[in-house]
Amino acid sequence: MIAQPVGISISYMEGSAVYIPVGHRTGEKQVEMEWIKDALGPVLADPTIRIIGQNIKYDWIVALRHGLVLDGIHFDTMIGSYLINPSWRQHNLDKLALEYLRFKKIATEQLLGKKDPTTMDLIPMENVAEYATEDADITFRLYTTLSKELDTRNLHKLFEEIEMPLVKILVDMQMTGIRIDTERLKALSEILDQKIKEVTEEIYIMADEEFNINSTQQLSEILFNKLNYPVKGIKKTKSGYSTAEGELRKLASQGGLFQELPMKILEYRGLTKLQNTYVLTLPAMENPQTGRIHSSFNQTVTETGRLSSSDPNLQNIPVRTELGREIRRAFIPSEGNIMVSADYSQMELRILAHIARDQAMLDAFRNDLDIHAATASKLFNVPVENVSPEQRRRAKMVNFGIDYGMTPYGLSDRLGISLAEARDYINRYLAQFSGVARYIEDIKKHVSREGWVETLLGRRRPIPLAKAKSKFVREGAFRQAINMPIQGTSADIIKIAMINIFNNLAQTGLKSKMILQVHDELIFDVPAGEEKQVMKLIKQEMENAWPLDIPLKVDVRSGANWDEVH
DNA sequence: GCCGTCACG
DNA sequence: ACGTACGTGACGGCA
Repeated sequence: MIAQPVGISISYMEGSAVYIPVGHRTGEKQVEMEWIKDALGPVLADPTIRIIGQNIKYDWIVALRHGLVLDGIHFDTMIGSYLINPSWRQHNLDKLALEYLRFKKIATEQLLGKKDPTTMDLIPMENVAEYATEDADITFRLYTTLSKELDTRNLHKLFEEIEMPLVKILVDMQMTGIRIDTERLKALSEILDQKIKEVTEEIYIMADEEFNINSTQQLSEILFNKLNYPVKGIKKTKSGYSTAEGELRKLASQGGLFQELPMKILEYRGLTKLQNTYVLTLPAMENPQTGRIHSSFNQTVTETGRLSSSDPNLQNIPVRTELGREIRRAFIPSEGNIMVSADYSQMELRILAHIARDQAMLDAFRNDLDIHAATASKLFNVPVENVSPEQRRRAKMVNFGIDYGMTPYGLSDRLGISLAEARDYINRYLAQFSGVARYIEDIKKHVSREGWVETLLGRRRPIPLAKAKSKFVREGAFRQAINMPIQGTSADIIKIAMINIFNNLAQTGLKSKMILQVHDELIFDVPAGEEKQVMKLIKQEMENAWPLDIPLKVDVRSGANWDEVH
């Protein structure tokens, strides 16, 4: 493996490890990068020499930056550990060594110092070498242990055929990055600044004083103590009454004098959220070398098997409001290219229909019906063509709610209906969709007995709290258990599609690049001449990634920015 | 470092 | 009496 930029450590089959210093600054003799590349390059590029590493994506990117090509990537201990224990918050080498090998590694802190840590290249070579070779040695030992464990748990197929092949794709996506229109964001930030100033002034006047609107404490004090907004029906947080959007809307719905201030607060929040989280931040994250944004796609974070994105998170770019979509318009393809987006239509509901073998739901999807309208039709006992927009909206809430293990309380809160009415909706739903009702009961029984659930492809999530004494805790665990096989299977399938698309693009020699994944959507940067062919290829691979009892449907669009194609 | 809030699927 | 729809990451406030 390639450790820090300062050096390279390699572990051999015999269990010994060597450390090769590169760019070390203590004046001790060191090896030139060019020599390393000549000596190691052929080894790393040889597909018959299997490479084992911890967090290979990181090392792979470092290697590629130095012009080193890697092939024969065989086993990532971080990913192995994640498949075995997806609920662990960390899968760093220290943790893995301790948990799987009962071995306490030399703490990085001890080497670099706790306060004002120095950098690796300034530590005496002897000490760095001991630390670095330990890394390589431990990684190799972990490989042996984890490999057996994956076998025992029947996770080897998922590991070898999905997670390991995916590493290369995430490396490619991260390194490619995405282009943004900085000018557009600059202009937007000035508009937002102006609006924020105006709204701030208006809020101060309505509150009859200046205060920090960002402070929920101060805001709550103003609303509920000074201005005597009614607290009845307002949720509490640990520190006081909640000022979350739903609660502010309840206040505003009282009408009259109570209406304006909460709505202004929400407007303020919307504006500052966009400004601080996206508009000001994204241009600052542009890489000066590439002129693009390089987010991290994390493979060992979520408990369901989804990817996550960070630094910056590109999986939560606004889309629901017009102003939010203004930000999306700043995500653009490379010069001369077009953007292509492909998203699975109703993916999780289709997977639920398949897993639950629910005849009514399967029929609806086989006939390519509007699933929310179809649900409304059954729920409210009206012909599909007579479903009102409000009925459809409610049915949509119920559909998603079912996916999440919804309770009557949650539904009544979200739909603003009585508890009794919410109970009635859920009962009617479960009577109409008996397969789903059976699935929910089966999952509860299963997780109560086994303490885990799994996806269609065998990805497992331990849910030990399903056996908890407290009913409250147990029911929380049940909701996770109901949702995981659905969300997780969706994650498995899109990962397969990503691998197949990547390989297909490579084989056909196309220059198009996959640049983002947003759970059920893939975004591509496409040379104009490849548009037609690539769109067809993407749709084909996504719809056929994994066969279900009903078709998976994918919508593909091309355009000049992310908003246009979404 | 935790909390409340809110952006996304 | 209480309060709960699943999964994330980032920001500002506050201790």
